[in-house]
Amino acid sequence: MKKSHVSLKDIAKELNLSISTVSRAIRNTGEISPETRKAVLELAEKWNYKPNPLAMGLLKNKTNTIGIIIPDAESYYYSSILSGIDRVAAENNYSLLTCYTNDNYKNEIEAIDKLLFSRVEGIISCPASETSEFLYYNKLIDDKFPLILVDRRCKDIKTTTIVTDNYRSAFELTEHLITEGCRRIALITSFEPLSVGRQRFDAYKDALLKHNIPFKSNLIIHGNLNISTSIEATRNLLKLPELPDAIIGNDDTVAMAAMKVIKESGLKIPENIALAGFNDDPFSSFLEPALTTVGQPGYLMGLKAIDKMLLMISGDIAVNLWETIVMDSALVIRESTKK
Amino acid sequence: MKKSHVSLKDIAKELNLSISTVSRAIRNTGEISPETRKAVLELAEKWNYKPNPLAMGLLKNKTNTIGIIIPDAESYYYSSILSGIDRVAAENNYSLLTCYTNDNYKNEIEAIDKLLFSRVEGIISCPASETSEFLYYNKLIDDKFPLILVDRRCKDIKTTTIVTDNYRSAFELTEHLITEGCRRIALITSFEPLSVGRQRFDAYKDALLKHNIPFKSNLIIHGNLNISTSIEATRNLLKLPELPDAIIGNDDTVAMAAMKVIKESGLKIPENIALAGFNDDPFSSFLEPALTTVGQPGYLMGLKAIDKMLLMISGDIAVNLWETIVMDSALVIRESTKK
DNA sequence: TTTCCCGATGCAAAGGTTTGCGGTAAGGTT
DNA sequence: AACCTTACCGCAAACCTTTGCATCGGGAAA
Repeated sequence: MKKSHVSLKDIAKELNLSISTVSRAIRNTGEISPETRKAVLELAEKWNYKPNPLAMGLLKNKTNTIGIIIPDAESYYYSSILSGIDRVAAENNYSLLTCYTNDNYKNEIEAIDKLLFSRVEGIISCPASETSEFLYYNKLIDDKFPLILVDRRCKDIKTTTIVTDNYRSAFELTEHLITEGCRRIALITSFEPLSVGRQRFDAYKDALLKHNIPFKSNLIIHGNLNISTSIEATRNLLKLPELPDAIIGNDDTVAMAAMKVIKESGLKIPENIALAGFNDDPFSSFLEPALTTVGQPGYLMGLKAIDKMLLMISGDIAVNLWETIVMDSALVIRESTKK
Repeated sequence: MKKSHVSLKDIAKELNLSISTVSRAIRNTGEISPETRKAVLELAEKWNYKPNPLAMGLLKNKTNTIGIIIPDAESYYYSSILSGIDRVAAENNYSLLTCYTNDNYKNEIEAIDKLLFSRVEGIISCPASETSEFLYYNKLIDDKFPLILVDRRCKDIKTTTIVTDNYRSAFELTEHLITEGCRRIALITSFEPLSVGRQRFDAYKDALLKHNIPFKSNLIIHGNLNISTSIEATRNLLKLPELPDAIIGNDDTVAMAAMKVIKESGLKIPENIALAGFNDDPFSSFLEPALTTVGQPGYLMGLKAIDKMLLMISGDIAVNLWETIVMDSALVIRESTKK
């Protein structure tokens, strides 16, 4: 591999100058004769000089890199968050170091370690749903290391957090189902001890309570959710002596899987069982019946997160300002819940 | 922010040794008294010493980072490629610097520049469908800079390339439709001047030819494909004086959009119009009717790409070995084409 | 002519690491 | 007693950049 990068030294040698003079000419700092500056600038342009980011990183302890921790690459919601982050980062000449956790706590800890080790200037994390210990995050905060949380609110982690109001949207969704006449509403959700899953679960219960509908624990299924476990979960629900008349999936993929099982069993959606999900994945309006879902503005959340991160890094806002930014989610009512 | 990283200097100072001795003790190189080594190792362990990657990068011109160029974050196919790459990279202690091009040539060039500037050790690229000039890639190859292409084959770029046989799968798909009795097969495809789109188009024509079916150019729609343009494209097809009896979408999202339009117009799938896509997105088996599609092993392609890249970097295979690896795609026949 | 100033430039350290080479003791050899 | 090994260890350069300080010339003031 050829030596492909030009250094200050190369320019200095060519022009018979010292490295420092060249540096000053390029950065336009200090006193330099106009002719020298001109000569340096021209050669730098011609040779396409750019400062070596590794050297700059060493010197300034600044890498122009932000670490991202995210459960997976394939789900639409997280991908759209990542898209938003990436756009602004690229515009501001920041690179992203992305770690995927597969929603696994151990991987998440390793990711934090790896990112710190790589000298990222800040971390934007969507914590795994498994994660219930926040020692590592709190250590970051103690060190005044820029940290922003997205999607999950953890009140034990006192930093800027971008979320949607999962309680409210789940409450609205549940109430919508109740209004449509549903009384035995099942919930297929994750194992989350905190935040998203918990809030949705609480909202679900509170909505039932408000409408004097008894809570039945056998309508709740907690699980490690993917297509096949969702199919299994739905089958189990359909084996219940009294069938549910609605099912809420933790996301649209869960609901999509449930839809298939329900249809295969000969039941009608929404007449026999109403169905809803979360995230408003692009496919959800194309299912039959079109899926009611809660749209979450992933892309905007990403934008907001990277915005705040850049402000923290530049010092324009306090590092790890304790603030929760709640973005609007929207209940998108489609055929799957219109009884 | 506290000083959070331990350096050799810190350890040297604590133990009253020189930096070089500490380095040798840790790297287990050179002659060192057992006691000294033990002391150093213990302190390094206790203080959790890890070499500073920036310093190592400067010194060795090796960053343990690989650059990825990929059209977008949200499509399933590319995400799964990325997933595969990421897994192996993480296992081998490599980081990924990912650039999204939005399928735009200019962004792609900028991405290459940015990645080189960041001193990545190699680049794995899924070229934008727009890209038809390969000057930049060829410059990399001239410089013996490790480059691997995924998804698109460009015979002008002589390096390791991981693809599926788009010609064959498109031929099989077209032939399958013909076997099912289709004679007016429409194709909604991208603007690709080369590779994927071109191969599929050629295969489509050849399959028609083989079965003595006339090629009609008004059944071909080229476009910048997303959901709304696909809807538009399908509407235009349905306005044709003679309706198509099958539609092939460039990917499952296109097909999904087409499905909606067809159904809304009161036509039956597959009876009136058969429908097929590419990629086997998870949702495609959940559509109604379930979508026939060509499954592409994105994850495996990612694995293969990163495998080859690591081999190139380690010197175990020649850098930019000119080799095309064709992975198996699979025609998945579902209801949408069973006449 | 000497002194001083100032504009222009170079030196060197710092950031962290590796590594060839030189140095320094202790111990052995003649 | 003088010399040579040998086993350890430190120095310094290199990678690239920034920046406080030193240097060096020339011109102006005394």
